[in-house]
Amino acid sequence: MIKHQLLNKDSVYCNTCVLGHICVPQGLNAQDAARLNELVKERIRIPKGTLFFKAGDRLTALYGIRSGSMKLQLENESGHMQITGFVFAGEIIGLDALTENVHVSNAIAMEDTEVCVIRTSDLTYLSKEIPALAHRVTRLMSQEISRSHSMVLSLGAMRSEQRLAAFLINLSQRFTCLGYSGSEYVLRMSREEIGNYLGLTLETVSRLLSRFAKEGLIRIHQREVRILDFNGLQTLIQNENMHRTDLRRALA
Amino acid sequence: MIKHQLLNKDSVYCNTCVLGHICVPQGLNAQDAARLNELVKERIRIPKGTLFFKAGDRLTALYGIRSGSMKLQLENESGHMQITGFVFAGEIIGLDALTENVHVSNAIAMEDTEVCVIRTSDLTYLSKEIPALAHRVTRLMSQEISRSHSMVLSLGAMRSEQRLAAFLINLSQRFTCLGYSGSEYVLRMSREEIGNYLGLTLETVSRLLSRFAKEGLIRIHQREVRILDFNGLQTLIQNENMHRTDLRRALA
DNA sequence: CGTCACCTTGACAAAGGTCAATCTAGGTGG
DNA sequence: CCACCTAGATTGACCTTTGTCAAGGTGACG
Repeated sequence: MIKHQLLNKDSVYCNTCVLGHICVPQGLNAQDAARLNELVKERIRIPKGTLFFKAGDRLTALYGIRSGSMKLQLENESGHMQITGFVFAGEIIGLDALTENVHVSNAIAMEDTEVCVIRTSDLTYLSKEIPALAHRVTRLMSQEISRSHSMVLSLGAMRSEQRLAAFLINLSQRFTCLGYSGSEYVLRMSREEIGNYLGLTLETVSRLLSRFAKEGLIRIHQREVRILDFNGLQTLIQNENMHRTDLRRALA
Repeated sequence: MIKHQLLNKDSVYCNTCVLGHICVPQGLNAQDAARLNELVKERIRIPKGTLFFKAGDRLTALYGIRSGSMKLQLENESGHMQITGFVFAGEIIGLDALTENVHVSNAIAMEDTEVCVIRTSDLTYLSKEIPALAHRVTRLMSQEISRSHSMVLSLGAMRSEQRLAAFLINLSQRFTCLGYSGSEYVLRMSREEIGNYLGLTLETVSRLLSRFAKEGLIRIHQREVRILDFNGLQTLIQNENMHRTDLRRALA
């Protein structure tokens, strides 16, 4: 099921990879980027639905998504699974555990997925040789903190419709970055997964999507989304009567 | 108001600091820890209520809380302030911005607070000399990611009473680490701040605290908390009928 | 002793969760 | 190729949790 494959001389390497502008090479000069070819010696194919690693597993590598998508989920003491993120091509997973060397979350493929293996031993070694790489890794961790913070902001401060609108726009931006259409895309995850991620039930997600469609903000058919009114969604996130104590204070 | 003070030979340095087991020196051997004395050359006193740094400020240093406490808050596009964390003695702030060199959140003193200044330039230099220090910093970032993830878990998966119970227990654990009582402590923050942090209103927080008191789980008088039934709180977090779709699935 | 910031409590409203009954599309076996 | 099956999505009716608004209460401090 999970297939490992070593790279050979005909393979695509980091310095020629189309994802270079997003993935590890981002921000490195051509010379440094060329040396990254030593970093990835192997790729892994993960079929849809496979648990790729789970919390508690020893971390031996970071993984760059080459194609496909995965979800990351955390389990709490009482057994609830909370999806903490969806990752697409060009994004790196495993950073959260980089220092303890133990994964903190589960990673599950949402579709057939291929990842590039970046062994931590190679990473440590190369980071010493290429300061820019060490810096890049710290930046990736920093980004992960920001991403996580904005998730807290979203869950703590936004109402359901705002969270979902923000989610759709976020996907749009990420797909655009990857060179796909930002206004028309296919959701890789179920309503239940979206709901779990956003702290909502699948019914609420479904109702909101229907409502957005009725209001002309989007068109939706199953998992195919077309964003009709970008500004409308944006306005929804920002203006729509603020949540909780804000209004009172804003008027004071 | 904000007072800087340089350390002199009589000052407490990192290797003799009572917070060594929590703060930067944690996990370093005695020899390396001794070298940390070069790291902190200055402390800053911040009066209660002062905005110490704000999002967008250039980051020139990390700060270790020596005494007092601060809150970290993020502002979103529509102006909502979301508290993303409370920090106490021994904890480090500024990590989220380490690579972009720009703070992403505001830091405000909740009481008179003293922080140790760790200039990033010194940190970079010393990290090269002491690999264990570089590792320690990465680990601190890793911890920040985990902390943030558990916040997402809490906001996304727990109901209000569970969040508040978890909050009280978390504070208890942190105070215990600091050598204070874990069963009796003073909240440094208002009901509104707690509510904001947990994604609730101040009224809900107040009501829940009253309810916990009525149920004999805690005693509360203003900001003085005494935890009477640790297990009761723990049980509340774990068992109390799970949230959302979980039950259905658990039975299936 | 008055003021102010903060907290508590009640009555009510709204958001969102729960349960249940379809609906739909894609996949499978006859 | 069709009929059936199943997982996922939709929708409605209803109920719980939590937010909103408003009216006091409490304690610290000048």
